Amino acid sequence: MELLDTLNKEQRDAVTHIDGPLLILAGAGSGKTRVITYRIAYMVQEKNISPKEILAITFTNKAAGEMRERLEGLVGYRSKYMACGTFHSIFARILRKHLDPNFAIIDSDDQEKLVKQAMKDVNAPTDKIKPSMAKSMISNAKNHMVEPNQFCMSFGRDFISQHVEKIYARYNEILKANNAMDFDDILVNTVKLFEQRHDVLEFYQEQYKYIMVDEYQDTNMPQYRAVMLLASRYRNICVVGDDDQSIYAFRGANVQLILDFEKDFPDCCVVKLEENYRSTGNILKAANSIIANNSHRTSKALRTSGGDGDKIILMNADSGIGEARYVVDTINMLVKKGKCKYSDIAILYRVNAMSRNIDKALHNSGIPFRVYGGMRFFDRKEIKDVLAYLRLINDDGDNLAFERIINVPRRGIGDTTLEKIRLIGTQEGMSLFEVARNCDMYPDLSRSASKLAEFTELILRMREMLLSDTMNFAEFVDYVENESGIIEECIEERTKKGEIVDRVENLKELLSEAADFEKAHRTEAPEETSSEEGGDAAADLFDIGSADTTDGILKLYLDNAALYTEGDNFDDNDDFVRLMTVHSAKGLEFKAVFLIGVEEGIFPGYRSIASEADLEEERRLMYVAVTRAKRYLFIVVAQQRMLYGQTQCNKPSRFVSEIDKDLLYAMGLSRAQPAASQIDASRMSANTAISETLADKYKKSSVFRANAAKKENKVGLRADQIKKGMKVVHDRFGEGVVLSVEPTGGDALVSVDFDGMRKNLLANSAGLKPLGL
DNA sequence: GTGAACACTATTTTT
DNA sequence: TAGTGTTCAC
Repeated sequence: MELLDTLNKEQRDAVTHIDGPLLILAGAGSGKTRVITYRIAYMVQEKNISPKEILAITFTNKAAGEMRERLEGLVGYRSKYMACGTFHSIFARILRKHLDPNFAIIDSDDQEKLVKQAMKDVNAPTDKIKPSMAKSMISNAKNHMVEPNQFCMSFGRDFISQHVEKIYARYNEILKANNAMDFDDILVNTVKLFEQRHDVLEFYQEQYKYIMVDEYQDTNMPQYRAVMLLASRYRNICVVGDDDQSIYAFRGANVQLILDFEKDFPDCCVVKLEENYRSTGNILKAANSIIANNSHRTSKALRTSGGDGDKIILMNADSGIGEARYVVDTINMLVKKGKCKYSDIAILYRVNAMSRNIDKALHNSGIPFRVYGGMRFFDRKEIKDVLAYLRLINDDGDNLAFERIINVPRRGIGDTTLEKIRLIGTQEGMSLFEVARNCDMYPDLSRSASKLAEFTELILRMREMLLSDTMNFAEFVDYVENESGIIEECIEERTKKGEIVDRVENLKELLSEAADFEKAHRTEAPEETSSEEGGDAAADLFDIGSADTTDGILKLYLDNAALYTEGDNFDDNDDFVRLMTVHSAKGLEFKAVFLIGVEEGIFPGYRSIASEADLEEERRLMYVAVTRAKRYLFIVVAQQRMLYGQTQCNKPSRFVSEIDKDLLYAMGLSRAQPAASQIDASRMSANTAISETLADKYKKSSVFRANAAKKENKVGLRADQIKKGMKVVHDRFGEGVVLSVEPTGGDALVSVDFDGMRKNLLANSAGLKPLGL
């Protein structure tokens, strides 16, 4: 096979190892994507494996799309038969097929709203617990597959947990009442489905005899369990990842899972891809020396056969303004000398707020640029409002949609009326829309009856228009935008406030999205639906189907809208400089990278310096940042900068001092000693008071105390120290015997018998102590 | 029910 | 700084 000739030995090993478990540790820039796609091509072409038996799982839609595209180039039409998609999209389709075809998927924004609602319902102390905090605790519980009634048992019985337990239970009730799932539910419910329905699990085990998971270091518990279940029959599982690039622990990703893969499959084959084809020697050495400071990782080191290249430039700017000026000047120089195009250049930062100065400076200089990240397209208010209209038109039982738009645009229906409608709805077992539709029947609603009637008639009129099938999908969305008054409101807002973000533009963009979607999924001739029994399962899981009516297109669109978060196109070829956070730069590469704000308190962030684990994640983030650069790397620190409306004065990041001095060329202020704190003492002490305010605040916060308390509690046994049959003591439950230990990546679910009472506990947080101590 | 004035707070965010 | 949430007078 000639494909193999272009690969190095390790890559070839990975590509040709098809049967049995395989772990590919793919360092940054080691040709990972090529290995994955070639491997699939090898399976299909050389091993005659049917593409229908291959399941490839990624984390983003973009990655899935790219994989499919590259595969099409390699194996042609056969790539179409392969199931390739994100965890969420694949699992959602499985759930729709076997559990409920109609559940709604809510995004994290709606999730927070429902948590807020739940907090109200259970009278949670809103001054002590913030909705966002409750939300992340609930999400964390789901990520550990802990049910509401096990919450305190698993995470402790402190004040906050006791309330969150109730909030969690109520939140799940609300979801159920709305037939909705959040992102975590999609994963958890899939695991449950596999565990409870053996026939279903068996079906998919047989269907997908070959499984691949990309970015395995980013998997969380439910994802891991689902994959293990699927792979347990044929054991042809290949996971690809890099523990050094795990930067999503804060979202539930568990590095331990990739570190433990060899324990899960003792007979697995491990291939390390350490040859880097991306960066110069100096950049790689810097990356290696930074990441070497992490203790919790598999040992590997990137190497290159290329030359050292230029030194890394460390610029010490006087201020945030100076930093921006330096970046602008250097970009101009690079482009003028013909070393780079604008599109070769990226400016990376730890926090979005850091883009401000640079944004301004680039704007004034006339350098073309684009800022990525921040508010995503489908998260924008006006877009979500239009989608809510579409949802309500499609299904008037969608209470969440109703609540969102009942007063958008303003039509004089406020909280009081809505509360009354809710009450009647619960009493009569009717949807909010139905109550509004029949508002004449309820004296409580008499005051706003005319307004409610107007609204429900608007929705019904729109539905009639939809069903008449006289408009194509984009036309219909346009009609809804206009008829609802959303466009009008946005135009008014724009003229009134001169808004920076152009909402009207976004609404237009939605129309072109709609048109694209329709083009891809409209069939002219009426056809039988693809979800018929015995349909092609492989195709089912990635092909969202098609329809021949506008109504049908709308349904497909809504089914997928929550999981489809494209809108920002990273891969357009226009010539501009890219600005983004280090997180969003993962997986990308640039000829020249400016890494700005590499200062203590920012990178690593002030909230990360308290714990070793958080600090290691920051360091991995730094590693990711450095390895984005192919040829030129500029690290910029400022002695003083304005952030969050306050002037702060930070020391250069410890990560800078972890780079061998020989690799750096320091310039700007205090060029002699780059990483050390060269700032004169008086100025330092005068300014630290200011710069430490956020950090101080954080140290006083309940979150910090909770974290600290948790660390204190670690006096108990760790997951790996607990064994079946062991006698243990629990603070509340007393003495018990360990019945079983189920490892769950870094932690373990331990079942303990406390004198006849059986409890499931999370090992690391339960604080179990060996008996006799 | 609305909107203006005020208070608060601020990593990262694949789905 | 800036964006969002809350409060209160109309």
